[in-house]
Amino acid sequence: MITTGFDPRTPPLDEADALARLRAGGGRITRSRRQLVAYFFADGPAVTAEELAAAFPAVDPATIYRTVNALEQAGIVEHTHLGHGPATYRRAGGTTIPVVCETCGARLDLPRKEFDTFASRLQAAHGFRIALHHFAITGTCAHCGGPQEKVTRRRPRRAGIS
Amino acid sequence: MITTGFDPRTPPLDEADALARLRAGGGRITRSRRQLVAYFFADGPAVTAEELAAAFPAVDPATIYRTVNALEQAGIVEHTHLGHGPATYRRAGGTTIPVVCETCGARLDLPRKEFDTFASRLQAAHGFRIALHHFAITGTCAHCGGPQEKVTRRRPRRAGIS
DNA sequence: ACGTCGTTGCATCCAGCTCGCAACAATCCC
DNA sequence: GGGATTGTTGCGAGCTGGATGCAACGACGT
Repeated sequence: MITTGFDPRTPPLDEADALARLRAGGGRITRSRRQLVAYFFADGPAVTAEELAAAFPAVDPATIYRTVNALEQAGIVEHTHLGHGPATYRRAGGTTIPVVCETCGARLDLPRKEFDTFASRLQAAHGFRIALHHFAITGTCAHCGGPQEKVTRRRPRRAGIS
Repeated sequence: MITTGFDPRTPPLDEADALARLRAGGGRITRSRRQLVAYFFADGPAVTAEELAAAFPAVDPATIYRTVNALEQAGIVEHTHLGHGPATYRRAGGTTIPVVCETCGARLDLPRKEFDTFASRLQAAHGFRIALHHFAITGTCAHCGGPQEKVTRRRPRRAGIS
């Protein structure tokens, strides 16, 4: 068995599995939790807590935060930081690594396996097992990457990634 | 000339060079700036804005933030996010990449060149030029990395990296 | 020395998130 | 089914890291 070994805990197979996992940990299945789990298993793009709050206006924002934390501890979702903004959440066990352009904010999802040899080399050399999903890799995308294109960024209010 | 091309702008050679660079951009050399630049050229470990504020109690915290931003725009320092805590700043042009253990919070500095082949492969494949210094790579260090050691983290108040 | 204009200090505000607490409700046990 | 138990929710307040408006200050060109 060849595992590149990111997380020993395997992600849940489906919605019911995820809920069962919550229950197994002594948790309870409430309406909000069911809704959020369903949402993540719909496999849309990664969302911020704010977007979740907008999608479920009947659920209190604080509950959104507590619930995604619970889902994360249960290994159902994982969160990623895309620059300085809020964290984004998505279903755990994805096969891509988020990558963000510092200049235009474009987000790319690159196949996780492209990172694997790098990851295992690092583990062999230093015993360090990286969790690349957690922080998005930042850099400059092909489109923005002109040689001298280091724009004097005019400190956009909240837009830019830096 | 072989550059792995992280930042087209070369970091300043010494303190005087850094100050000259600030001046060249129309900036002024004030006492706070001189102090901070000297601090970064002393090549200590990366520091948070709060630590800088503690080191220079006579300088207003808001000024610390504005100054490190100015220094960063001038290419004199760069900042890194180590987990969810505050950003840490250090002199630009370092030869290491910060790496943080999610479990024990230990910080390692790995040689930048170990990331180079990975970086250039990514650039070749996707045209994406990564800026690894910006977000620390997270993961599990050799010490904490037992197979099933995924501790049920008890949400340490502010300590853990997650 | 003087005027210009970038910088500082102070106070205030903001985003993103967390927490305490009482009311609520999912599950357990009978 | 009918409680009792205990995890969860909503609400409000609070916290951390950081940004900003403004008047006073002071670095620099002349």
